[in-house]
Amino acid sequence: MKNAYVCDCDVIHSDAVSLAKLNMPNEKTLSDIASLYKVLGDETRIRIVSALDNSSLCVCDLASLLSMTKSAISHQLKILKDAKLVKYRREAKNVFYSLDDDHIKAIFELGLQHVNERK
Amino acid sequence: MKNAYVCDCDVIHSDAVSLAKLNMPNEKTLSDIASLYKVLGDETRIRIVSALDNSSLCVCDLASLLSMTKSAISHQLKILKDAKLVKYRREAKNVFYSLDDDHIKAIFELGLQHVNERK
DNA sequence: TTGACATTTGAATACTCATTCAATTATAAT
DNA sequence: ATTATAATTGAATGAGTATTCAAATGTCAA
Repeated sequence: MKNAYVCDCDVIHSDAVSLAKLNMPNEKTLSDIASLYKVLGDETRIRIVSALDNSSLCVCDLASLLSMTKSAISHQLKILKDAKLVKYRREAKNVFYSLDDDHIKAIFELGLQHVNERK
Repeated sequence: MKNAYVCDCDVIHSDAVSLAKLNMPNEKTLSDIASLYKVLGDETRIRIVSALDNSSLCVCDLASLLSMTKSAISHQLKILKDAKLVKYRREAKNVFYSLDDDHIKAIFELGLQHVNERK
């Protein structure tokens, strides 16, 4: 049995590497996770998600709340929508957005919890 | 009491907006959450986190496992380190990296669970 | 000290992407 | 039909960033 801390790099620490490789999800899955977090890794989009955490809001509500143009909000909502993180419902002239499911709520709140524990 | 679905945008749906504003975390917190997810929102860094989910690995292990240059890995490890998502320990010529705490494990695994449920 | 290997660092390049601006579509009222 | 408001869309711009390449640093063995 090899020492778990040995790694001379030309003879890579193959035990740990192959164990890691064995336990890692496939590339498609990892790519999907990265995409998910990429969508959440933008201040505007996180603010939108946070705003929708309690209420269902229309584009102009969000624009007013976040002090941004409707266009900018709409562009970001499209990204959130394509990632299936928000859903929408047209009500007369307005389009109301809300979080797609409780899963995204949980992810947002875990992130919140994480940063709050570091103060 | 105003209809919760009304929003004519020049007279913004103020009830829902102020409720949302009241419940939202402060800007600094939201910015921190976005930063956290921005770090995780990169395929290379997610692959690193995934590799470190089980084992503690050195730079050359990761370079071999992910088929990338040591330099590229090192650059990304610095970002993960600055975000306090990984910690390191020097062992002779090697530097071994591992996840900083169980919290980051939980965040990674929640993301994994989320994408797996969408197949 | 010198040489060998692991890692880090900085600058440069190429690429991605958020916002703005202008134009278009959707819906309802007159 | 026409007007007005809400929302979407596409192109352009500017800012941010992942990787590469070359050089430097850190550690140990001879």
